[in-house]
Amino acid sequence: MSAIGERSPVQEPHQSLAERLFLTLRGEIVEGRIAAGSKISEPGLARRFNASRGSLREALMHLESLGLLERRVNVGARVVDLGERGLLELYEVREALEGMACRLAAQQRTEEDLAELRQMLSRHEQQEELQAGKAYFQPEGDFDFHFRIVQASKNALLIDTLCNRLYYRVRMYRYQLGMASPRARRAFREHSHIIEAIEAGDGELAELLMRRHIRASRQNIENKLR
Amino acid sequence: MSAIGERSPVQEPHQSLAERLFLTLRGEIVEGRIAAGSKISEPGLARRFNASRGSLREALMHLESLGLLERRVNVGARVVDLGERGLLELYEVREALEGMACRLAAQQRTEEDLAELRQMLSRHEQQEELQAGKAYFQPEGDFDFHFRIVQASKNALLIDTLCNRLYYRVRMYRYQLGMASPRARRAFREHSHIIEAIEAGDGELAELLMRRHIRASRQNIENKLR
DNA sequence: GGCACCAGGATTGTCGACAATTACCAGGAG
DNA sequence: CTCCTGGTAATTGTCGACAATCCTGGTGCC
Repeated sequence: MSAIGERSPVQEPHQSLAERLFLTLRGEIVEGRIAAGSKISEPGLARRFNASRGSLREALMHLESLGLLERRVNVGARVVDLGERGLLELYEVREALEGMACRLAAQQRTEEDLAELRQMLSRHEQQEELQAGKAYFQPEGDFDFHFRIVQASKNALLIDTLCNRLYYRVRMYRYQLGMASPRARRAFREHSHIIEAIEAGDGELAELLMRRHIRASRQNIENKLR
Repeated sequence: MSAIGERSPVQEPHQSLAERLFLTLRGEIVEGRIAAGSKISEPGLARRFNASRGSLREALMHLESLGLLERRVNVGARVVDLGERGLLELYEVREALEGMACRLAAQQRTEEDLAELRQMLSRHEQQEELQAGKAYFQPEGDFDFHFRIVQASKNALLIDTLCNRLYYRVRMYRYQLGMASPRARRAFREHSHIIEAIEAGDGELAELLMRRHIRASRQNIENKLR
């Protein structure tokens, strides 16, 4: 249950080939180097990585369990292509889960978590003033925020579901749609208020604010798609 | 993304061996025939089912993605054994997701869904009066209710997450702890009120009631564990 | 007695090959 | 021209074997 945002930047030495294939392919799919909706050729990819089809299939199954691939028996695997509907569904689930994460983070907060959250926020503030609010919604800023909040919930299942199962799809969509949100300054204020509520230990308010925050983000995307 | 509660009782004819192994093993793990925490022997199980280790490994990976198995590289797979902490985490996530499912079900309800829900409820009422309230919380009654609600949300990601990824773990715990809740009659009333809120199209109330319902169920388990 | 070390055995990771199924394309009938 | 049909090629599902790694039990040393 290894979350994506762990501290150690070193790679585990005991890593299976299938796992390395999985990580590589996940990156290529998320960043769009392998197009959404395109068919996956097992023999082709196996040749490309000088790996056996068995190891590659293991990686593909892992990708399927993340919801990045769709496999059908005797037919093969395709990169998922959910469309507008799937994106909105994703945000509805995020609203529920990250709302709960905020509530739990407020209840279970430690001084250590709070210090990290405050530090992150001030780092974002500098970055935001530098870049005049257009880059805030890129992975460094926004994902960092949501990751940290979710980690602070201390609920392993919640962390796994959001960070491993859902966020890669979100990132895939952002690459696909070329997100550069105009909500940067407002989003930063919302983040700030959420952290204040967590500091105050007000789980109910923290949940409410996070849900509103994600709903606003969803509506922003909804408008953009018309 | 095939949910568990689909209509057709017939088995798909084009089903891979790995998938059959997966279904069989899932059943045995959920029902406790393969003990929680026990180690999985790939060669042993492969011999038992007259299958190759490759096909079996595919089934094991699928089980891992459901959170029923934990695999470590070069070591092997063990049946998950989360303990009290994991069970409570499970209920926190359910509270968030099923609450959202209720909200969506109330917003997107169709006359067809409502008819099915009402019919299910009256069926449960008869059954409840027959069995004097001790069997209601068994899979037939309770799971049926939660399944139907989630289906009615029409959110495929939500349906998949709850029905495929979380419910099997819940069922596993129930078998493990031998659940026969004393909350039967009260739970039935709560179910009834939730459906009323959905009928009325009041998503906010439906969500609130469902969250309360699951929290009560969680506290009931919490008490039982002390 | 306790701890480090070292085979032996078993298990896992990886590979290439075969069988079964599907997709593709050409040809003919309506 | 469209639709159906048949055959071929490619892809997927399944299998057994080999190499790398880990667990177990026993031995020797402190």
